[in-house]
Amino acid sequence: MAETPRPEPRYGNRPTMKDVAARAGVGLKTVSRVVNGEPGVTPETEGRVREAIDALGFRRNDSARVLRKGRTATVGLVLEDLADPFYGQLSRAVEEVARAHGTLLINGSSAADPGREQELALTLCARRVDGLIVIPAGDDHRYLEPEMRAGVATVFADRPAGLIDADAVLSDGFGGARDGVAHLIAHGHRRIGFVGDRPRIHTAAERLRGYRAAMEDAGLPVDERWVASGSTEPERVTAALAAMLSGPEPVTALFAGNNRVTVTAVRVLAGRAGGGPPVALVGFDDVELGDVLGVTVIAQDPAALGRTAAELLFRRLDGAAEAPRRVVIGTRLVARGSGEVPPSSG
Amino acid sequence: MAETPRPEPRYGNRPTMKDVAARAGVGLKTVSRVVNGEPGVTPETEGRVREAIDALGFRRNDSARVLRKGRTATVGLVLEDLADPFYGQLSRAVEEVARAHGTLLINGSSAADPGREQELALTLCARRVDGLIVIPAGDDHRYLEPEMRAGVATVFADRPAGLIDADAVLSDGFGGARDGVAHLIAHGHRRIGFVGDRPRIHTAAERLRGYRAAMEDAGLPVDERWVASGSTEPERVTAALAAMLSGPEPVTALFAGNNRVTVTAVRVLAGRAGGGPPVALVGFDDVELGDVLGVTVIAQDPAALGRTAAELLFRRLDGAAEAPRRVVIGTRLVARGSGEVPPSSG
DNA sequence: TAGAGCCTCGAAAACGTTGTCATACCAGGG
DNA sequence: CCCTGGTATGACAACGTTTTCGAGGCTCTA
Repeated sequence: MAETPRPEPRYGNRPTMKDVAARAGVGLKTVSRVVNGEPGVTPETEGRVREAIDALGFRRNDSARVLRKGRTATVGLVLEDLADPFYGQLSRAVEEVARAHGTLLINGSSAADPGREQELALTLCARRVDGLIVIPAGDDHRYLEPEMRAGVATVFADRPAGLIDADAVLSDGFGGARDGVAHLIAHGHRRIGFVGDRPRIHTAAERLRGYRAAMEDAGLPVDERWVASGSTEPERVTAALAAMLSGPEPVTALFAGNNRVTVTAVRVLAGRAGGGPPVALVGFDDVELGDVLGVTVIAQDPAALGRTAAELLFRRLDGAAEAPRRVVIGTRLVARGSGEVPPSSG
Repeated sequence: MAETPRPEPRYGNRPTMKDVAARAGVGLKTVSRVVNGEPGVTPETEGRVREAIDALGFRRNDSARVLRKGRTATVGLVLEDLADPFYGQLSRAVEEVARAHGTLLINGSSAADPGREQELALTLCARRVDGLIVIPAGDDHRYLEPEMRAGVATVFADRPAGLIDADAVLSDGFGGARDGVAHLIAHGHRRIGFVGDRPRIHTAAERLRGYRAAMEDAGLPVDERWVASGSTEPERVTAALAAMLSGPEPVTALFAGNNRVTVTAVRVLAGRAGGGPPVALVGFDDVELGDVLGVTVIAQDPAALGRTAAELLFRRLDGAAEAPRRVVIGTRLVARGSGEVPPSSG
């Protein structure tokens, strides 16, 4: 008995163009022409082909197409964490631009781990994405140089690339933080705390720099006990805030270096409601319901960041060959109350 | 003169296994064996191959691999809007499970448009994703039947499939809404408003059903002017709330059918601060900073939803062939104040 | 009527990988 | 010395498309 050796159904045994061609009684290439809307097919022939396509439930295998054409119509986006609304909005904006270019988007979360960032980026390159947008977790991107030379268009977003020269789209962290702190100073504060992320992270360093610049511009000294930069886990931030807010000369105002810190700060300040004088707060990056809570923030525009990065990427893909460019997206101070509280004591 | 006809650099002219083989002086298949860690290669030969790989900067072309192997190690996720934190968390959970299975995830946002949902899902199928998780925007998914028959594992999440029999992972909208409304009733309310999404949306309908069940369980009548189900755009919701909260017999409590409505309701209620008696509020689905705002909610667990859907998907991919299953994920009432306000007048 | 030119169409190569199978080689046993 | 059996290796087909190129049929003009 000719026992069939279980022919391992690829793709679940889908019909191919060859099958369609056989059924329609035409050549393979004719099917290809119909599927791709290429000219040079009689309406009558086209009809037969379409009929066969419908009958068999044929759908073109884009994997094979990609292999032949050399372009995948796919771009990759490596970010920190899709569950963070900031990145969610950014990703969505990239997706929209990609869609307008007939391109799919693969997202990957690095979880702020440089190793995972690299693994992800290289995996995407192995898939031969046409382009890559990277929100750096690490600070050495030389591993991408061979890929970029090999033709993978690459744009960095939110933070610049490390140790290589590449396109980058950034928020104005320095200017934003400076404006925010100046706002607090204008409302009479002189002892202002800063809580931000590890200064190895470019954005965090820029914001800290903005804080110091604003203080210096106003001729105010900075007591290093007012500055906390490290992990932004709630516990650490809470501890840091507790330290700044106690002692004989507590800070009267806070500048929060990112939205996670802002959220924690809001919680801490709300929690001590009865237990202390009001403390002013300005946060970098907006938070949901910030308007209801009355939190004054330096608003970034994650969608603009994503859109701009994607547009730059597609310009590169369309052949633009200028030198790497750095684009800075402005921030906006949104006053909602928490930043306009006057200092509670001299 | 033999003018070179501009040889159109594919993938930017990357080296292939053939190039590596040539340089190492071995056969093509041997390179393949080394790259894939297959046995049967002398350490000495392997050394030569690795050297060539490094020298040329070779990286395997996964597109070609996919074509040959028939599996893409990619799954697709069609959701409504990645910028919505609910879907962001869900997507992230799916990504983690996929990662554990060595699989990449392609997200696509349907923007709640059934046409776009279909377009996206079919595009993903053309890419030959191994599996698909769909958060329905439309209510007819027969278009996916050929794909599923052809072997694309498919799981629906958050809402069930329309007109086909398929796996689904859902939140307990009925039970959650019933509990939330019962909570308001337990605090003395008798005139309770419901604001939710269009009842064509399964989740919205379930929640409305839960509202009615709770009212009926308590023997309370429902005045249809208390029920608003339609678009959840802020303007519409604001208008609906204004109507319910005015008149001789305004509602004393509100049940918000989803997080967008909750946010709008919080804004509206905060906005009328001085202008009316306090109104109790329970929202379906948590919102960021809900704890600080003191909003009582029926919390869903988007991460559990995503994780469960992904796990079910991979079980299918591993060959599980049971009948389609429906999994329900429980909800949790989180009391934070807004739902415990007593009625302001008889 | 012949030649030119256009249009429709299909055969065959190519894309870069993996699977199948044959070959060459070596050691060991008879 | 031959045969057996295992190991290392490579030649070649296959995956499902797109690309290239040429064949045939038609119309038009001279």
